[in-house]
Amino acid sequence: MLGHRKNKWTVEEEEALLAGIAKHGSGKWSNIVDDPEFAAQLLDRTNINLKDKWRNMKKSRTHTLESNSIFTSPSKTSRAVVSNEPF
Amino acid sequence: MLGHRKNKWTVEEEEALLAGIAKHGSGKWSNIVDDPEFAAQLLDRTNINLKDKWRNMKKSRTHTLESNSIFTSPSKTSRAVVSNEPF
DNA sequence: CTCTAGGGCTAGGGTTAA
DNA sequence: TTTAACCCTAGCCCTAGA
Repeated sequence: MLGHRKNKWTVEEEEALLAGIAKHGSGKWSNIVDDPEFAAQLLDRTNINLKDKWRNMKKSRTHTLESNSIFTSPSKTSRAVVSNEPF
Repeated sequence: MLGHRKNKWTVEEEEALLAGIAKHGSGKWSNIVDDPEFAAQLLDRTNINLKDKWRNMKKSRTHTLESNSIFTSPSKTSRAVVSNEPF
């Protein structure tokens, strides 16, 4: 679609991204977009979109979500997937 | 400088901007300002300045430049980049 | 070839100078 | 008050390197 240049993120998309990072780890953008668990919410997003959005979320997280565990570790709660994340 | 004074656009600058859009396409602001062909006229302008000026020109073009071809096409001199213009 | 990291750039809402 | 000019920045693009 050439109509809209800027596609603002919805809360549903943001939540899917956070859940995807929690499951696969930060930096595993293609794994997240391809995961059937998040496909519905991230249908209009590319792996690059996810990377860029995460960069923005990290930049402003001190103003909004101060201490969310998701922001500091990849998978502590869900089943072990990624060994370690530099994020 | 006392604060930030406004730098009003001259007709020469406006013409250079229109020529730049005709050559590179609307949205290629950095390409236009960096183009040696327009550097002399746009020396005091940034890519953002060009974008903002074009927005203002479009807003009031019905009152001034009714049907100028420049307002409707980018041109294909450079490699296929801008497929169409939402303008 | 695909993918990510990070710098570069634009789009559009918001702000300011006059 | 209105608005051209300018600012802010989320979102998107480009591309080297893995």
